[in-house]
Amino acid sequence: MAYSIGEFAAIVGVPASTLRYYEKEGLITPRRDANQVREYEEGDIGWTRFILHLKGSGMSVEELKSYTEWRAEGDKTIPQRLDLLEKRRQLVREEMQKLQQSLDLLDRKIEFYREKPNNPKLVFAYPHP
Amino acid sequence: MAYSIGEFAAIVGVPASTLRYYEKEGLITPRRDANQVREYEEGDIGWTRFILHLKGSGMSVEELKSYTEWRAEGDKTIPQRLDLLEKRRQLVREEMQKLQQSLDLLDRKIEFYREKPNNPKLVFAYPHP
DNA sequence: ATAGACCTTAAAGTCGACTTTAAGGCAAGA
DNA sequence: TCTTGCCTTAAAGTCGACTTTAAGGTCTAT
Repeated sequence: MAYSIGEFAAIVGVPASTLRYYEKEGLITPRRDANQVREYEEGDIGWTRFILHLKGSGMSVEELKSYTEWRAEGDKTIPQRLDLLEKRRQLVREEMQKLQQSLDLLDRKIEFYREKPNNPKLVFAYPHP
Repeated sequence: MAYSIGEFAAIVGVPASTLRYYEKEGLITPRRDANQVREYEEGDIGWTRFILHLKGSGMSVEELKSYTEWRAEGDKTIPQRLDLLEKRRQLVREEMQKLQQSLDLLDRKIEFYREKPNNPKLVFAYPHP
């Protein structure tokens, strides 16, 4: 049971053009039939969702390329992959902290604007360092 | 006490070229001296840090442009500004949730790779929907 | 007065991640 | 057979957010 690029695109939720682009970058390599037409398999779904998820965490196509190459080389590259994942985890943690600070600022500013109509002379105190 | 673009760039932590770009986009408009040289003031620091912070929350230059224009129009545009800030807050919340999920995935995958050397036949169970 | 460090502008270039275009191939249904 | 709808490729185009370049002006110190 194989999927055409259009079907597969609908399953994983990205345009076919993106799948072709990712393939050019080496991230997903489906088999081809006798007419060079791509045939995606059931098993490609999990891997594709995984790399889309990593992308969503901020990982670049370059990094995903490395990860994909290491994966193809087998278990001896687990340390490299762990390293990449741990670095990403750290970056995600930092990004979340930054967003938390943004959220705090937004909350304060929103509160400020809600007060201001009752108190027009209010001035927003941007926290100086 | 006015700052040159180079001094101001050092204070707020962005290249002078970026300050020129933001000015072209209408975000920060310092006065000019008799020779057209920019003079940033103490008071520009807070505003600049504020827009940099909003940028860091994912706000585009286009949106910051709107915000800046509204601000120049005075208190009657507070509703528009509130609206923009509230929308951004929602987007930040969603982004944080997405990152939390990424963090969970990374944690599971890292755990998996740490186990695998002890148990080479392990297969990562990517959570299917 | 000349070198060096700053500043000015407009315009072109860069980067990553796609997306679109152009030109064509193949297969199934009316 | 011919139209429809999917597929193929390589190459060019787009987008946002800067960054770099080119050509020149001005101030200060030696």
